[in-house]
Amino acid sequence: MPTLRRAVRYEQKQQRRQAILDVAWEMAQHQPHAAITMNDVADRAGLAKGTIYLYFRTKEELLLAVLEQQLRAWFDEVDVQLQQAQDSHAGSITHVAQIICASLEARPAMARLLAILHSVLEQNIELEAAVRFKQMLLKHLTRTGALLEACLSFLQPGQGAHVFLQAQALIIGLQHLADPSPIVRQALAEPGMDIFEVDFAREFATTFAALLYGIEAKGSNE
Amino acid sequence: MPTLRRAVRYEQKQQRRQAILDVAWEMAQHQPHAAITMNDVADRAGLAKGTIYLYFRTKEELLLAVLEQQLRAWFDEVDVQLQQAQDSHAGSITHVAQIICASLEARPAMARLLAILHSVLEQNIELEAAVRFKQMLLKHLTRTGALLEACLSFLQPGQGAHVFLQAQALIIGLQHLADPSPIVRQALAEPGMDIFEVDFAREFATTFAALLYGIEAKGSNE
Amino acid sequence: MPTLRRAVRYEQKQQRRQAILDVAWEMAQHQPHAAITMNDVADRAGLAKGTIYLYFRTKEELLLAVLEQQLRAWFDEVDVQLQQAQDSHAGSITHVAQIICASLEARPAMARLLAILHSVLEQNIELEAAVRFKQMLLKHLTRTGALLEACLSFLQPGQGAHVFLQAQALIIGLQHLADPSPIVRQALAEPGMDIFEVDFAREFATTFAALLYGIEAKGSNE
Amino acid sequence: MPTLRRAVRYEQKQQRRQAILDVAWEMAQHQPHAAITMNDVADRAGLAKGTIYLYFRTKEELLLAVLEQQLRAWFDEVDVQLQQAQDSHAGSITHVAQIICASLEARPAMARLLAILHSVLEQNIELEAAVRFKQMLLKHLTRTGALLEACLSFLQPGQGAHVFLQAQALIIGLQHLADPSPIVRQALAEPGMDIFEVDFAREFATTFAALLYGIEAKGSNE
DNA sequence: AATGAATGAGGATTCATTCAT
DNA sequence: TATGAATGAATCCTCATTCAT
Repeated sequence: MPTLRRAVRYEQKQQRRQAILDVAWEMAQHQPHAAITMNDVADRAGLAKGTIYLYFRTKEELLLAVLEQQLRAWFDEVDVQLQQAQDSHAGSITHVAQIICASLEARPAMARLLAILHSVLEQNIELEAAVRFKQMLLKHLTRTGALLEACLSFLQPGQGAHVFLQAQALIIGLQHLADPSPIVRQALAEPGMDIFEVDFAREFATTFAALLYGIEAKGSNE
Repeated sequence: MPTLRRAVRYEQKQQRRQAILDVAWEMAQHQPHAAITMNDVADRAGLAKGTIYLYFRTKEELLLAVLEQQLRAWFDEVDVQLQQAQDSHAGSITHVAQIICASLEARPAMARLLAILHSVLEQNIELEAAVRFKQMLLKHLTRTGALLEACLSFLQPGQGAHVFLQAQALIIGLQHLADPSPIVRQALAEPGMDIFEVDFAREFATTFAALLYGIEAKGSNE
Repeated sequence: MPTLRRAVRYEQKQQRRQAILDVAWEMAQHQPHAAITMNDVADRAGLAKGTIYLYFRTKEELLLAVLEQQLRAWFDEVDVQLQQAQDSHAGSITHVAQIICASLEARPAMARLLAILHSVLEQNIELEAAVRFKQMLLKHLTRTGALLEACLSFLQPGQGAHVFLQAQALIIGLQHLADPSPIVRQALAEPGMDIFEVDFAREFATTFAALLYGIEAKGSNE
Repeated sequence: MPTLRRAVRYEQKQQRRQAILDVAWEMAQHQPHAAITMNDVADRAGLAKGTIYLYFRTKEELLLAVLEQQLRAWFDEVDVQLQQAQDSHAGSITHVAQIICASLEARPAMARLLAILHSVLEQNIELEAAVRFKQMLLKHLTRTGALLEACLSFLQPGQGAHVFLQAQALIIGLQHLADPSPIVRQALAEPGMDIFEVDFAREFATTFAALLYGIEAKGSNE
């Protein structure tokens, strides 16, 4: 329930906005996005349906904002870890892969949102929201990419961001493979199907490390 | 349009089934799956709505069957190419990556279907259809994986299929990145956003090749 | 047609709800329930389809509410009549049967709804609606049953409600017999079939009276 | 599975028709009529869907024929019992009511079919089937009615059939009351709702007996 | 700013029945 | 007579979004 009756000042409005985001994030962690209704979000936030729309233009913008917040936190954490890795001269490929992998493993719901970013969250939004999100992504991609370059000396200037984008593709693809529908999960219980049972974190670590080794070996990624 | 009035014999039924698949595939090439309605499929196939359901239990099973057919053709083509590459001792990493990349580039709609395989096509289907699809995938993964191993001598026995699964994840992820919504495309037109403009085929070739180099360099993928 | 644009206050909402009920009742009087579509109800009420569902969860709940309203009015009328009969010491069995019969005769559509109460109206409803309806019925059964006992001195305490339930069974059964399908009506035109031509009101009066005489004669109904 | 490939002779056709009826009756005993599909009937009879339609014009005619057969058997049994009752001078009202009640209790599925006779089974049939059914009913009503008159001396000539029709109405109505939907059953679990928990057989015996006592007491039923 | 009543598009699916073979 | 492929009508309900209050 909101503490304030009317959010008049900017700060109050931000608080309310955050309260809505918190509720949506809470829900996103426990159910697929299709099961999340704006009605539920409003109810759980102690607000009226229409009020949600004062803060987010569409359901997709709301969930995109949720993902944005999670991504920010994720990037920040990765940044700290990469910084530490660099300081301690522990910037090996495996270590870097482990850092990213571990941070992802701690955020399964974020990976799930990321997996529907293009097919759902970016579908029913305004230009403004799209630009904002992409600029956020760009900023972090650049910053974290730079840190990556600092950790992995074989990366050329500017290549870090690109590698991170490749990582993003990997996350999305592996998340899809690792999260089958109930009926498919059942099908995969048949003998011989083991290959399809993908452990997201493990697979990501392996594959991303291999990718980095490849870049290192070949000297270029273009 | 169906050539036969009543599909009585098995062969005729297969023809009709194929006719429906053709229509659906045609539509899948020109519009997003959400825009495809069973009504339209029936109309374009010159059949009644109920008739479609005689051959496919749900819309998802129909589209899954479409994808299955495309994947079969794709795997077969890749197999032929890999075979040739192997025969001609041209089995370098770059060459292999090029083969797969080129075959994908010729099938944009297939890649688009693959990108929604887990989130859509595998959602409203019967166990039987799921098993059938996964077994098809398994068969081709195994066969093409073996050919891959023959081409790339650094791959260990059984690793080929796994590499192909990694390729699948890459395809899905990159397809998502490369196929933004109209509004996002507009956002990406802003200066500085170039990094997000992903050319699917080019990016796949680069990344997949890097992945293979990494596997080669590191000796293992586990 | 609704007189109010937006039903904000409780009273306004009740008015709107009533407007919908009125439309549904109007339709129920002129066509079988299967011919009533929610689309039609909405159109005739000058509302959008979704608005109907704001007031009634399913088509069955809507029609159940219609029946509920009719039953209330019916019970109320019967109560008044029984009261009068009792006051005027005219509480003979025939008189009581006549009262109920006449009130039913004035409500053919209600009897028709009552005849599908169990097979249709109570099938696709929520527990809440079921409880509400049954409690309404219980209340009236008790009240009217008590009046019946006052009119017919041979009834034991508490027997009135039970007798009314027997009357309900009779109404349902006779309504079925008296309302044949067109084709059956045609069949009954053949000579010798006269026995099947049931005049609902007349038959109810006769049979219900007989039932009461039997209870009077035997002293008990258990 | 049918023993004969092609039913050519009249006798063979009757056998096949009976086989279908048996299957339908079997199904009617275990599931509500809406759950019975012609597909299932055909499958279980080892016949093709179309073949069913060679013997019964519609689903309703099939189920009507099932009911007809059951009614025949029921009337026959009741006839035997009434005959015995008459012979043994045991033709009291209670005894007669018990006979009919017991025979009904042994046929719950028949009572269920009877309850939907007018609302369903007689709705989508041809004139011929309607006439045939009603004539069957008339014949038995007359015969059993006569036996009833023999048992219950207070009945006037011709009144027996009419009493049986009243019994039919009672059966239909009480069957509806006694067979609530799952959700209503749940609602009736609440305290105070006991009055609605109708035991079909018991209630029928009581009410029918009361009806007969009333007729006896009043001397007439018209 | 907040409310919540009103909107209405939107489409898959079943199954009794027919009829070509 | 038997088959089973083909038909197609028929409609409920959800839920994101809007906008009057």
